[in-house]
Amino acid sequence: MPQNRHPPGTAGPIPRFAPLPRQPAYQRVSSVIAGEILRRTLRQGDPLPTESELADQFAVNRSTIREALRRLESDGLVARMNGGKRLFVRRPDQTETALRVGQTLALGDVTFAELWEAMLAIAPPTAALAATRATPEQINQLAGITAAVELAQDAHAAVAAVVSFFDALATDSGNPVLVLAMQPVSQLLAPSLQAVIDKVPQARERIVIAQRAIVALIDARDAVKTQAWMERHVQDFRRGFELAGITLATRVGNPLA
Amino acid sequence: MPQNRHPPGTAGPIPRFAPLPRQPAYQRVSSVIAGEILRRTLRQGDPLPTESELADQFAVNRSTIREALRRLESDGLVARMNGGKRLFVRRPDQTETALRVGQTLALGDVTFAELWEAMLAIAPPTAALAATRATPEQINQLAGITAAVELAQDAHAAVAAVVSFFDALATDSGNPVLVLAMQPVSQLLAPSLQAVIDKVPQARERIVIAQRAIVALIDARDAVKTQAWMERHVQDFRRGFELAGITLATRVGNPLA
DNA sequence: GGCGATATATTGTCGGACAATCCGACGATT
DNA sequence: AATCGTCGGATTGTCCGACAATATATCGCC
Repeated sequence: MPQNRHPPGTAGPIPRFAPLPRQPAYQRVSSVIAGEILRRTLRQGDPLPTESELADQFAVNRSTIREALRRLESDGLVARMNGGKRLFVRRPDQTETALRVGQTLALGDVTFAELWEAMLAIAPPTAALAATRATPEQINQLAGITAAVELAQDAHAAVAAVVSFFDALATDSGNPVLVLAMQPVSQLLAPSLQAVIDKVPQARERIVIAQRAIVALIDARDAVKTQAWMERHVQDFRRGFELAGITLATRVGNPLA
Repeated sequence: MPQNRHPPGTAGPIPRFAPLPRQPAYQRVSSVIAGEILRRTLRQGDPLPTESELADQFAVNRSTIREALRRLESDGLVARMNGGKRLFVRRPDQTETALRVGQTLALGDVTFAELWEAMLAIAPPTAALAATRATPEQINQLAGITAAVELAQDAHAAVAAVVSFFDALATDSGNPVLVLAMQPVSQLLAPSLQAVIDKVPQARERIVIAQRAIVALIDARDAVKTQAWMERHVQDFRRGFELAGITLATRVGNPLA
């Protein structure tokens, strides 16, 4: 048995020579089209040529084209209109990528402790930025979300509101990179948060108080205090986890399930 | 022309009813297989049945199976061994997702200012965590990377080393979430960093000094000072950008190009 | 012009075919 | 015994042609 083979993703012995790239046609086709989309030669909303046209242009069979298209489809670079037939060029947005990231994290057996830690690292500076940049409308929206947390009928709705608070905060920071960093974390944290709210009676009240304080500080444009309060707030989550008896080493489940 | 149609990705009017999901076979096939992989019925490293076997089992044509496979391939859920022919089950790792994230960020026209800002938010707490957790070997590695920055022949190699410093730091934080947050940022920052090193003579020296200081503080297990130094370090980057005449509003290019 | 019926184009799926090449086994050689 | 060459079967990559379903365009009609 040849022993230089190893499943991809597992580290193997140092390769002396790179395998020479003999890509199949469907890969080259999809690469070319993806390139055109990325460098905007094909623009968002443009209809893709039909499969037959593509087959003619690339001088390959339609089956080969179709395999390439599945790949682009899966990358989110092309998609269909509502119930349409033809494919259109598309550019994946942050929310979608955030979902992907969350999925990967879940697959990688991330623990709640790690998620919480990341939240503790990212949320405070993000809140600080939001304090310097949020528009009055955005601040109003944050207040509205806080009210939604307070008034939500069930724990599920409350948790959804809390998650959207963090997402809105990231958006208000005006930094798409931070949005992309925060969204998956808050999404994945949601189930454990729900457990906390279910089991710890005063949890929701504490969250509302913290959010109100944070919104007030953002409204006052006090970045430093906003950051400090947010840090305390996230620290508080940890206490909530402990009170709810959630083991921090628990691995988050698959968000799709 | 029907006006309820809109390119996917752009918000349209609120859909009254979800279109009933009459998915094509290749989608259902890939969904089923993906599900098995996610819920671990198919495990990492398992060989996938051959295309013909799958075609028999799902009672569809081999072409249909192949389209489903392209999709899974693109999702990173299956891949080939080194130069092999058959497909094996795989679970996408962080580095790969990080690339994807970076790509999305680049697509979304993120500016250097935003990247830098995210770096400023994330790197310091990450470094602080690394200070509490890095093993002696990891600290040695950080020192080695710093030496590589100093001794690198050309700017390109130096930049690669700097990027790997940040990545290693994220790894040493022991938190995969932070790795996923840092990697795309440092990757995308690389080209502008290269410009800085090219145009500002003392830039590399300053980076080396900062890295040495940070490594020393990590070695001393001083999380607070590590965080402070890292913050200064990232601030310094901004000054480098300005000295190099890089407009911070510049949009990062495509990382693939 | 707007509208419905019809014709056309396009996709989804099938069956079969064949070359290239990877895999495993079987000997031959040192 | 371990390595190497050879060979046959299995598997993938690609092609061709076909057809049903249906989205899209055309045309005639009010």
